[in-house]
Amino acid sequence: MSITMKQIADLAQVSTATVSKIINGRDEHISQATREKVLSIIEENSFQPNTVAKGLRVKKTSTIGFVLPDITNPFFPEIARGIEDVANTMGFAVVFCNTDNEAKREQACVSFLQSKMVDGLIFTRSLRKSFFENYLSMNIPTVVVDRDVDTAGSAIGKIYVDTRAAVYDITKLLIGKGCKRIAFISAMSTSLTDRYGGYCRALEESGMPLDEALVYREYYSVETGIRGVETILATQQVDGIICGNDLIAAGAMQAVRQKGLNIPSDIRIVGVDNIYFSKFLYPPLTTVEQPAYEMGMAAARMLINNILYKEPMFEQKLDYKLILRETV
Amino acid sequence: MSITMKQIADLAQVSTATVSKIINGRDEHISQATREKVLSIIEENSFQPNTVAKGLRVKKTSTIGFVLPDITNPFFPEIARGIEDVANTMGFAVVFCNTDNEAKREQACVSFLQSKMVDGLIFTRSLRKSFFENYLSMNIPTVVVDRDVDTAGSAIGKIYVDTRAAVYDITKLLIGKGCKRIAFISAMSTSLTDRYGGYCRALEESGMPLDEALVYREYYSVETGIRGVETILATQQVDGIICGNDLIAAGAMQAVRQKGLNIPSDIRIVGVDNIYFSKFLYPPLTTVEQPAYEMGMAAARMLINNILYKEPMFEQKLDYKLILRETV
DNA sequence: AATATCAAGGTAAACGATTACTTAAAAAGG
DNA sequence: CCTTTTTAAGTAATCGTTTACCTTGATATT
Repeated sequence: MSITMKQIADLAQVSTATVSKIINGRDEHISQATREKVLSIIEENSFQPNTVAKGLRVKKTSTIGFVLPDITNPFFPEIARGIEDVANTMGFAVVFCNTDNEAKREQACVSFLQSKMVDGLIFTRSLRKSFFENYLSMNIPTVVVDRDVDTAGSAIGKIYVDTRAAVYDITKLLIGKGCKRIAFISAMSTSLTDRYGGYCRALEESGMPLDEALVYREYYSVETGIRGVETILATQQVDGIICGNDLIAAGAMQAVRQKGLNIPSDIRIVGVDNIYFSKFLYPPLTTVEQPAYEMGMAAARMLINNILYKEPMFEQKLDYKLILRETV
Repeated sequence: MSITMKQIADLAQVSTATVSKIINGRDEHISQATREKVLSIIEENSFQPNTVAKGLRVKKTSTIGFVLPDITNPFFPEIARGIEDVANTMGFAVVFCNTDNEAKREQACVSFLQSKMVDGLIFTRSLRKSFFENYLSMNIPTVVVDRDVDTAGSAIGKIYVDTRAAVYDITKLLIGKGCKRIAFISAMSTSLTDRYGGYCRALEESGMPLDEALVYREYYSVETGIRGVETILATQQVDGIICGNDLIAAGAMQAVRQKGLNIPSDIRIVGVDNIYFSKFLYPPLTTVEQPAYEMGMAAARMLINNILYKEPMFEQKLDYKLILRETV
């Protein structure tokens, strides 16, 4: 075990109170001589105060919980890194919880994190809206990122980008390129304001019919992309595909190529997220960038500022950016 | 704040000792009536014992620290997920620390984690060997994964795959395909047993000269791949490239294609790791799979079994597997 | 000179659990 | 009926900090 404050105090022949005050800068009533002595003893022994004891006493652990569906999905590590980078510089640790989008796991995560006395929570794409009342009632600072949930008036912060508008933009882009039959492959979502809405609006505005046979919705995964083009192309003629994210796009591209079709001359494809690997797909994927790293940073900053300085939570919309590459 | 054990005890009109015993199964001397009463009150109030208080008291926090270079590198999320999955089922939390391979950050991470009283540490590709004595002297259970360090006789566990042999295999593969001038692009490493050794041995065994002008070593990153082919191809003729990992391979492939060369007819390329995206590169990358998820699981299992049951640490070698795709 | 103020630091009670030790009553043994 | 053992539960110290409040001696004020 490492050295404790009591031992430092004994070595310096002062009380633990004095040591504590010096460490925490509450030292207006400590003489320079004592301060230096204690500090040098701390240095010599490379003493680090035990944060769990401190956490118990002050009821703040300088730890935040990050609950996300799956760190293995390449969109999330960027967010995670953003969170961790600002958390670290602000003296916070972050503990991760993968939920696989399962309600049960999500709840387990949260109560686990709560028992660890985390000072705050960041959710990314977390599941049940109905849980939010619980989370709120626990009274623990919370921010959601990239999650469509109504936080108005609540104590929950929110970081998001308007992916609905982004999808609107890219389907307009495809329409502008002359696409007549545009498919939509994405994850299922009950939300009215999700990406699907952007697709619908763009079609409608251009006087194009919305054809249910052209939409496939399942998960945000490569497999969904593959299954999506397989089921749609089995019966339909298509000259453009909007993918709910780049993972889906990667799957879709593979499946399209497998059918001997060329991208973009036969079918144009676009994704959203701009994950790191999108530029290495073949052809390099046209997509819209969500600033994942910045989202993570913004979320952590908002959360920790709230924890530390009681700064109010708010909603923050980050900008997306069209990344034109070679699939359109 | 959530409800405490004291409050539960008051509600049940027993002492906290009784509640604690019931929760922890040390209840041979508790009557059935009391047990049921307490349990039902716990249930009603969905009481969860505060793990930081418990941690302070028993000096075990059921938390492990995971220190890695960068979660953003697609090799690591898999390991992380493996760790987290077994940790979670065994009741442990895991806190992450990115070091960016900087000695200073690594040390900061470790002392931070130590102050959080983590019960164990998992290092992936961590830096300074000289630190290991420190880590050992802290006397905290540690396992290293995918890290070339001599743990013989120490209390440090180790999970690894013989990437040196893997590189040997793939350069043999390229030689078998008729390659005469094979470049090697990887990260710098001072270790004698690293991937570079496999490359050297394969060349030597086949009677091929080792030409310094064909090797470029920097980082495990896409940029290194790009810079590597740019500097090597500027002066050299090459018909095969061994890449230290798939990230490097992705960069190398891009740079090679940019020069108007075809893969694999002009230059054959192989990587190692088999990250998720390797099969979506163009052409799909031939590589050798490191079972990252399993490595994470194995590491967590060994660590936690040591923490919980004092099971001894050991070395575990996991198998790699050649993934033949279309770049050779 | 008596009192007030201040500097420098100490005391001890928290924080929320766990646990070695004690106690009281009941059951068993003689 | 008295002693011993067992059962059921309680007491209080402890883990390593922080912090409200106290003490002491010195200096300043009137």
